[in-house]
Amino acid sequence: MDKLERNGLDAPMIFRAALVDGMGASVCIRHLKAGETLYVEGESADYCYEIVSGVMKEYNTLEDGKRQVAEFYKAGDMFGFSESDDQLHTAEAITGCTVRCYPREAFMKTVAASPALSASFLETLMTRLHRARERMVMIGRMSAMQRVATFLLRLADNTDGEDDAHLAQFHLAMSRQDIADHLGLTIETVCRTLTELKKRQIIVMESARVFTIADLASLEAVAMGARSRLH
Amino acid sequence: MDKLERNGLDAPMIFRAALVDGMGASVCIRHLKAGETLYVEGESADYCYEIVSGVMKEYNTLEDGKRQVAEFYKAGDMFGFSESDDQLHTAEAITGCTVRCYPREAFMKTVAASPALSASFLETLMTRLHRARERMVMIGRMSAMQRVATFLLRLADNTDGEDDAHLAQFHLAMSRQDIADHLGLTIETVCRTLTELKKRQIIVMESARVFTIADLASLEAVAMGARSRLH
DNA sequence: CGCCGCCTTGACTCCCTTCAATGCGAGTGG
DNA sequence: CCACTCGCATTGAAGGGAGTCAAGGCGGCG
Repeated sequence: MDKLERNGLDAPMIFRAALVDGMGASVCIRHLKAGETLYVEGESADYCYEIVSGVMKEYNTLEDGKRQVAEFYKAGDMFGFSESDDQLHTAEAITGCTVRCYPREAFMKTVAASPALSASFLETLMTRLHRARERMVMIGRMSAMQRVATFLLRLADNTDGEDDAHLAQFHLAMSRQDIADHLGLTIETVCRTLTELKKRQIIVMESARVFTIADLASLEAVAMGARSRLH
Repeated sequence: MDKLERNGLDAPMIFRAALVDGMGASVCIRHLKAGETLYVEGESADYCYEIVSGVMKEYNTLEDGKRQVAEFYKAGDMFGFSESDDQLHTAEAITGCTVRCYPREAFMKTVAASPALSASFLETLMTRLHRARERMVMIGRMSAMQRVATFLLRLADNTDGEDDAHLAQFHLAMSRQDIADHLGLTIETVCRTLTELKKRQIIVMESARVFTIADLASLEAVAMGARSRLH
């Protein structure tokens, strides 16, 4: 699966070249400040997007104000497709972001017209679907500790460039609230869980947003269910 | 969204015609008894499937035996696509089933070669993705009562043919365990929740698998969060 | 310095799980 | 026909894990 994520849209060199080729001047660039929304649930879905730099989150809000963060996106990720004519989620910049915007109609036509693009796009969607289902398992069937451990491991996998991922330092772009909303937990539970992992010396926290995985094996064991409780 | 589900693969007349056209004799039919598996997580993914009759479930199993049912499929639904060469889920017949099998390679080629098929297939995948995310919200952010109510409403929507859905009788193909594994709950909680809905006269249960929605408005209110607790 | 947003920690509550027993309908064989 | 069994569904009691409410702590910035 890791390999697959490096194909498709998530390693978008070839894909983007073909797209820009097919769509030319209609592609434009937008800059967003942290906290700014790119689109809001319900509004007309006129563009598909690709992140050039920065980190964004895509989420839904319930009537009672609870949020569920569907996915975090980083440089190279494409998103904003919808089978509906309206956006079904809200996309918001976590850090300052630069985003490439593809007019949706043209984007879809360009993709449909090219078998190679189609195949690539299909693969991306299937990967997203698979990830969404993994998250369903995580939220539906794992303890808070397992969820947080899995989240950290996933983060380590996705942080490219480091050779020894388990010794690398990570910087969390997202807040505790974002993590909580992503994992189906409360902010307090996320905090307590991180504190417990710190106590067990499985992670080291240089600051609230910077940490290191000190004991990868233990973190994996916790993610699988070993000693996965807070007290 | 209802309308969209009636296009794409979920109303597969045109789609299937084009597919069979392109793939001809390589399509075959399988019959499954209740409880039989069509494919198992990890095995080679050689086919995509379309249900002719019956109900199936697609699920994942965790190390500790917990299951998460990703989706239920009924006549007309297509499934079994995977971006990997292996199956990522297990598919099992709930009732006796008849299934049409499309060789995966040929299926993907046929789809990629036709812009119309591509567009239709993309739409299906996006719909699935959207549903998966809705379920994430449900599992991550709703009470047991809300989840069950939402599940029943969704079931009512999908039961086609009835004019007055809120007065129609439903037959549940799946067991309480299946429902629990779908909603991220235990079988006991599902039972208690149904009992409570029965007590409140929101639903009527003719038998364990047959019931009627007696008070659609209240069920919707419960799904939205009103009086969504067991005691 | 003091405000403000984010993070952390504590105490208590409660919804859901866990464990355990019972009910119930269908199929089977004596 | 009835006794028996087996899987599924239901109900009860008890406990725990995460939520809720509330009070600081910490760092950045005007």
